[in-house]
Amino acid sequence: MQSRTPASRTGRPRSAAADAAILAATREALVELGWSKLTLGDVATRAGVAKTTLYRRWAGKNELVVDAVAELFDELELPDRGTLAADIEGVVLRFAAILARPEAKSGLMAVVAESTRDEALRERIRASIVDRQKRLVHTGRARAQERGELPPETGPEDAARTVDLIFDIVAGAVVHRTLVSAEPADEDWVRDFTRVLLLGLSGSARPGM
Amino acid sequence: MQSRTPASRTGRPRSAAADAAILAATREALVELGWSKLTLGDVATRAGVAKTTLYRRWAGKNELVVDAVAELFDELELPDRGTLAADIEGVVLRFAAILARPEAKSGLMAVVAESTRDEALRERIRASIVDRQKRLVHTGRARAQERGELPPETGPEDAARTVDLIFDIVAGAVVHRTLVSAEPADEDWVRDFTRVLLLGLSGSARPGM
Amino acid sequence: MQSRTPASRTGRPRSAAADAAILAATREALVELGWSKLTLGDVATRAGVAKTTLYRRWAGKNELVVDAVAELFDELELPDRGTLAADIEGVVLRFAAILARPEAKSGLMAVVAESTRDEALRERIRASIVDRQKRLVHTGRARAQERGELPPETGPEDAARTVDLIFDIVAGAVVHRTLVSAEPADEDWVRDFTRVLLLGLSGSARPGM
Amino acid sequence: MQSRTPASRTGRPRSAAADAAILAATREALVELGWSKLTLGDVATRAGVAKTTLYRRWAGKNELVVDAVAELFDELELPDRGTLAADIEGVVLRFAAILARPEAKSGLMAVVAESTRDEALRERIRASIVDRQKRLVHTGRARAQERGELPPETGPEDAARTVDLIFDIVAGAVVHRTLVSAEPADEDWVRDFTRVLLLGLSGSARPGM
DNA sequence: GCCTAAGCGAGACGGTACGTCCCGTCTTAGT
DNA sequence: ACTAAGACGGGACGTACCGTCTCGCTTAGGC
Repeated sequence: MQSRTPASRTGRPRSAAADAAILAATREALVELGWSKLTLGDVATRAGVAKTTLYRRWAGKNELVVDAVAELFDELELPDRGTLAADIEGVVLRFAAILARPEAKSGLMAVVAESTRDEALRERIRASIVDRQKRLVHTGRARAQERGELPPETGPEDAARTVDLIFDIVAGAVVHRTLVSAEPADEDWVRDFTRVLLLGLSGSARPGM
Repeated sequence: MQSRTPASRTGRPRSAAADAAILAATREALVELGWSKLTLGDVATRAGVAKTTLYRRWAGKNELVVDAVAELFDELELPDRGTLAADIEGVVLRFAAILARPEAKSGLMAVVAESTRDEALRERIRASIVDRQKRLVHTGRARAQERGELPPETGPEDAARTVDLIFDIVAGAVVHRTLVSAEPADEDWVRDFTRVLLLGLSGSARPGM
Repeated sequence: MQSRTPASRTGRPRSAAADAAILAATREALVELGWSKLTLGDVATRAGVAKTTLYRRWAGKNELVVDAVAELFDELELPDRGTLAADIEGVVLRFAAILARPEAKSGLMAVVAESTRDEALRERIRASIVDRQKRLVHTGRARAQERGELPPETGPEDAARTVDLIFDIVAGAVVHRTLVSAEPADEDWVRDFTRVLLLGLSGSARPGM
Repeated sequence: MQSRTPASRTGRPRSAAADAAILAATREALVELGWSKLTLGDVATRAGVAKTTLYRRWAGKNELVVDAVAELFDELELPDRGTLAADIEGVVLRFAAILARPEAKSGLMAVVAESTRDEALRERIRASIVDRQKRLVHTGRARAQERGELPPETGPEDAARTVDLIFDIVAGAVVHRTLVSAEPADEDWVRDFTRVLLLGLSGSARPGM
């Protein structure tokens, strides 16, 4: 995910173990130090690796942390609890649980902040994290449409637009609740939130929404 | 806003002009350099002020940027456009417009990220930015209740809970749209978003919600 | 000694007590901190005086320390022990004793070092310290001539030249012994030194020397 | 001379050129600015070296200047002019000439002053400067004894004591003449001084002195 | 099995910013 | 006019990391 160099034929190959060690060390350092006090020299030391090895594989702190955090979200799944409401509550709770971990909190918002001035970084975040998780919304919608809880697709454009809106609302609300309001996104809150969201979506005048 | 020292009786008083110059210089530097390349030495130079003067008033970059960004949001107002939907669309658009400014983009998420490991900073953000703007939600609800668009209060606890939820949804969605999705929160998006939000709130089983 | 301002007629007169307090505080700070860590702000605090008061009277650290150290040497006297040798041993021991005090050690060499690039400071040192103590050599020579231990003067020029040479030898040797060799200029050493000095002077081919 | 670290096996070795450049830059800065206005940042810049490189090798200004000045004295030699008197005059003149150079004047007394409160610095001065030059006294005495101008050694203890005394007298007198009296230690002065010194030594009651 | 090119650890390198300390000046109010 | 208090613009400090470089050593693949 991180190494873009096309892997030359000759010479000593890069150690695969180093990659994993570095990413793990990065998360460990995020937990202990937070984003701003995390230094690449320290990560290298924790990983038992020279700084040069680290720089050979990642361009800098931003890219490294994106990759380290992205792995956290790969464990997200959409549970099948029988109803759309329950499915949403389930996945939102899991999302909130990941976001409550200090390595996610510390790292994620920081790279998003950095990405406001770095198009390539923004793209990397989108590719590694955002778009990878949008599958959850797609799956959820499809499953709900099968169950008849949501009307079928009206067109690819509208669908994409709606998915994006939902994603912004869901991810945004959980992030805001967790990081800004600094209150736990617990079962009660998720139930309230899901009620508003589903109600807002189901009765929409816009078809398919 | 920044200086908590009780202003001693004796000695040369602190220059009021310096405060304004420093905050303006901070926003200027945020625009030009972004959060991570902003340095306090540079801000001091831009403000025509010594570094010591800056450090005498703010504990560090985080606190300074919170204050500098907070001023941006003070211009937010709730327009009276006749209906709740129109009011919300108006204020969300204005909020989005502020958030689209580079000094807000660059600075806001960064201090939120920092605040995940700094309780005092989180409190400062809440006091200077979040709670100050929650008045908009209160005003909007009151106005809508006068108009009969929303049922009257059922109790102070429920009301606070609902305000918080609304704030998390609104602020979260706009921020996510703007910074993570990196798409403009323009009139079309705001209209879609407002429809979902109002629908979700109006028909709620929870009274007053 | 320190204040050169001609004392204007009108307004509140300067506190005389402040001068003494400042010089005493300077010596105290020299003992505790040494020259390089002595700061004028600290001296002012120790003296219970504002920084402005201090700067109104002395141009800077150098001048202040010269005055503070000069007072130490004013207690030097030439004892009358009956013979030139005994007189010299006596005064050299007293000189060594003063130089052994930390406030003298720390301060004196430092201002001498500074004076290598500051003509006015060199002049101040000469006036406040060196020339004031040269009287001891003159007195000793005169006394020895009365006793017939040294031949009478041959001329003012030669005399001055000889006094200067003696002063350089005596002061130089004691300072070097104390500060560079960092050995005590005790009775044994002074006896050896005096023997060499007197022998060198008494039998000189140059008359009067 | 400055670096005591035993030179680790691994990693990039320290640049030898940097050492020389730094010491030369230090002397240059001493000439232009003098001790008190010399800054390590400026020295680093002049040497075309980063501040960290400088701090990696020297603990601070004091140690750096000792090394920079010590090199000046390494060129000192004892000329063989046939007689003890002429030898002494020759070496004292050369010593005076070095001491007259602004980089020596500025630096030497300052580090001596600092050394009054810093045992390690005093030791460094002794090792780098004083003891290295004491060889001149030893050589001179040996040569004079060969010639029969001085009686042979009586014992190692007495010899050391005498060498120390001579060194304190010679170095002290020249330094005092140059820095405190601020008069040149020229041929006339050196002739007078040497006469007194030799006379004082030759006829001593203490054998070997 | 040997060659060789890349990878590796270590750590020095030129730099930048940090946050602190002190400088010497100034602006208050109070004596 | 003096004082104490303390903020001011400024400069250097010594430290921490940055990202690059230069070492000598390791290691696997292609010959």
